[in-house]
Amino acid sequence: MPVSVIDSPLARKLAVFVALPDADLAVLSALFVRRRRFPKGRDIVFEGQTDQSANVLASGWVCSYKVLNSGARQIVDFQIPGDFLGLRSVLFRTSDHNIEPVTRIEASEVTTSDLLAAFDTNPRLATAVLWAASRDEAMVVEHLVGMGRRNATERMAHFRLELGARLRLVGLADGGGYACPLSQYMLADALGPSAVHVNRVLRELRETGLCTFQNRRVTFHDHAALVAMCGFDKTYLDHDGPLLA
Amino acid sequence: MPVSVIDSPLARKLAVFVALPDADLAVLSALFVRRRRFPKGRDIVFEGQTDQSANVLASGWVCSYKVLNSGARQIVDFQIPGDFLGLRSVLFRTSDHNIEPVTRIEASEVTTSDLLAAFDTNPRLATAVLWAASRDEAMVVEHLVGMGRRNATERMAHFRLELGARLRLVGLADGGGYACPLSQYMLADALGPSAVHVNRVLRELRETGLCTFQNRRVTFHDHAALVAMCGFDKTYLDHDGPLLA
DNA sequence: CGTAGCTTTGATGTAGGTCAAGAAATGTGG
DNA sequence: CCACATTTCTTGACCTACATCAAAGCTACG
Repeated sequence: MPVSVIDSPLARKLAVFVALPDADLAVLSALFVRRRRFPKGRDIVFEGQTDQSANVLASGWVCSYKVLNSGARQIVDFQIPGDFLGLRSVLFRTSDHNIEPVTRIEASEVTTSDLLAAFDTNPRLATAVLWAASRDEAMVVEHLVGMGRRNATERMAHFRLELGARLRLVGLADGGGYACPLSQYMLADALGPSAVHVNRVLRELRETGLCTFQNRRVTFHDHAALVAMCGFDKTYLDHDGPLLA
Repeated sequence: MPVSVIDSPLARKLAVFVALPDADLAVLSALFVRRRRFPKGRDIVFEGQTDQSANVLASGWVCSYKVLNSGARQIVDFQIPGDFLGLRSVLFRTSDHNIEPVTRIEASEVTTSDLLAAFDTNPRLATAVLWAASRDEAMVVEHLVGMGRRNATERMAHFRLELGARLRLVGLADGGGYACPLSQYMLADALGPSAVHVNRVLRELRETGLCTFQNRRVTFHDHAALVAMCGFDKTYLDHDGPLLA
């Protein structure tokens, strides 16, 4: 088996939750055959669209968002390598959100029927994917809690820590920081405040020496203080090791 | 087959999405044997708890919430008859939220293994339950969007319309309104504003003749105007008829 | 029939929004 | 590799939606 399969971002992420034997990993890699590239900025899924195959992101970042009739947009979540795109919408007739590549991306497609067939033969894979879906939902819940009960600074801190933890799982960050392609406008659309206020929040975090964002790179200068300030608890992201041995 | 089975809130709700033959309905009713009552106000699930069987609510209302270390609490969603409790947490080692009965409730338990076994024999049931889970997530997403991009009045309007639509699906509301056991404190914990501000929002809705909340009953006086005011689109709740024939 | 939890209202404070405008970075074609 | 266009960042001045504090009237139920 090629190293690249075992070492794909998806496999890495799932392995944290379910110990997957090589046979399962082989099935997993065979699932995602058709790999496509998409340019930055042009939506690849629209709200109301009705195709619905699932995709896994291989490289780059995307965001999932909704637009109100007022024109305001809310980014629900960002997806990074190893994340599913539109997994939740698979059972729906239509997608309930838009998906926009934040950077140039590569994504691998899998049809719903292939996925369900793989679940039949490799039940452990089904468990792993369902776990991934539950984790996605847990992230949305945590985001909702932040919108309701944290101020803009705490939300920013929490957001950066969460992304850092997620990127580490797929090998795209170390403890010190990570490359982050998001503009302040995108942060604003995701976290609620205006872009102007995002800027003020970033300055505050910089001036208090907690973390900086320069040259498209997030750097943690006092990780522990940041965690304490926003009450970040990463349990919902990795559950501290494989649940199924 | 007893009428009560086909007419249970869960069966009613699922039927909107997937046409379930009597055989599936029979399996469904056989799943939920152990029915228990719980008093209002005392939590039945705690964040961090590790049992995780799934439950379906038979009567009454509950809320799912998280508490920050600051002490603030955010209600993520309310569950009404026919809704699953903690379905998402089934795959997790621990529950990531608390569940509190808003009224006295009755709930039926199903073990994870029984549920998965039923899916093997009745795949259509699995589809229906996965749909229910996706719908739950879509509601959380819509809640998140509202927190980020709607003001307090629009959120209240949207919340009431959503609950009205959900209650209609299980036969607990007509077009004119519904019985609602929530205090203004609970509305505040769910929608974000302070309880004092919730009161002012309610007054505004009353004085503009859109809808009222008296004697624990929500009444719509101008449903169309309310829908227009908050941009409510119920697609994510019922998808206008069964997806699978 | 008291008391604890709800609801309602006024007065005042603040986080974050909006508007405006210049500086820096980034991308693009020649 | 430069000139120009476009996006992104930064900061100041001012404003609004909502928070907080305080207090009085409900209402429900043990």
